[in-house]
Amino acid sequence: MSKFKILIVEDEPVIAENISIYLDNNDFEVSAIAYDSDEAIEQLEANTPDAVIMDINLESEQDGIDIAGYINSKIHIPFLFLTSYSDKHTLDRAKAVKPSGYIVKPFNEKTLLASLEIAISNFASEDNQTQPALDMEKINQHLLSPLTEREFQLAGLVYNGVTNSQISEQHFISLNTIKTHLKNIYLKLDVNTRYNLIVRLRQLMNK
Amino acid sequence: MSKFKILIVEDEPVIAENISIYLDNNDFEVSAIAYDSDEAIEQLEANTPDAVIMDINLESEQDGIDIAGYINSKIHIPFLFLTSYSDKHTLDRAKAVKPSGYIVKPFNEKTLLASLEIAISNFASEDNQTQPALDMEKINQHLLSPLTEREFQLAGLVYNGVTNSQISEQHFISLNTIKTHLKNIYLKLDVNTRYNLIVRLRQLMNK
DNA sequence: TATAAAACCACCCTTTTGGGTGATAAGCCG
DNA sequence: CGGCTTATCACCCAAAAGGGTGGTTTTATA
Repeated sequence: MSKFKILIVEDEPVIAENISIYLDNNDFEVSAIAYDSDEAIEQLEANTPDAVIMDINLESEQDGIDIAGYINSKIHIPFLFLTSYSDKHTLDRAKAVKPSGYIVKPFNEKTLLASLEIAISNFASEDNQTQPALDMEKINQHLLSPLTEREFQLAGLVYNGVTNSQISEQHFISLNTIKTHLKNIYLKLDVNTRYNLIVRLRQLMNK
Repeated sequence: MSKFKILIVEDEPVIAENISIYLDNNDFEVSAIAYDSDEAIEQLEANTPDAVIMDINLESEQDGIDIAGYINSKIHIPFLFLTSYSDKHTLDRAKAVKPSGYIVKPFNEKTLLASLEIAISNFASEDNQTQPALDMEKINQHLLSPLTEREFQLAGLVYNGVTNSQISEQHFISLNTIKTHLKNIYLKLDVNTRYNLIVRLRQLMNK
């Protein structure tokens, strides 16, 4: 299997280099590093990567969220935000463009790899026609009490094998919150372990 | 959904009655109780149940294992053995007829329910064409080091949501043994949790 | 029959999950 | 406005699963 090509968008050369080297050493291929949004868009047009990691805060007038908007409207690939702590307004803007994940600085390198892998595989499985993605309507048809959007989202992550701590890191919510959601999901689906949740979802999707 | 019909084959009326009452109170329907093998076969011919629970040791000349032989050759339903501790020879004979599970006396009632449910659902999923059962050849194609038969069997149980303690009760092997097998399976499949094992098996079956 | 592979089991310790309870904040709606 | 739902989080405890190590017995087979 060939390596996944990753575009890095990061205005701080030291950080960009570090990430690049780390990815190259771990079965990814860094297709390019863009230091501002113009370069990023050039790269996206020239050579579509399999995923993009981008800093939210760039020096240029356009930031990572703007680039995300471009990606969403023009191409079909997953992207993750690389970010230090931000104000609520920025976070809200970031959420609105539906990133596949967030990586919060300072991050450890394993987190980076895991987030990337999860983002790419989830994104791929959403598209994959032979392996039908979870369908919230279809699932809810069979339930007395339907799943909420958030619950469905978390159920989907569990369905794809993501652990609670990975969910926590990717989505900025605490382990406790995830556990609370899962308890509610388990009630609605009538299961009591995460692997039985997976099995049940598989069953419901095959009905 | 209508209830699953269960045939009980047990020569001890007190035990048979207890099981019957408990199943009736828990979303199963006891279609009949047979006190010997002749009655059992009559019932099987008259009114096919969804599953059979039968004592291995019956007073009559034919025992539960003989009935199992009849089931295997004539009809297509899952059956479980109800048994107290037996000699090795009997156990070997029992294993040879491929029961869907064993319930060891004294058993607690929840064990009984769980075993039944698992037996029926696994049996159903083996047949189910829309939801392809696991295929050992297909799985092993993708592995450097193939699963053994036993490992594949355990992987299948995990795939269907069965817990370690349920496996232990159904198959007469210790929790430690199961854990050892699972460790080896995880190595071969390159995962480290049972839910990631499920996800991986799903992926491999969809390739 | 020697040898290797497979199946079985135990102990220890850590990590992850699950279950119960209670609480707060935001948004919706009659 | 007041109640309802949803999403968020905390704390506690118990159960289950995972990782490491080392061992014995069975079975297949060269």
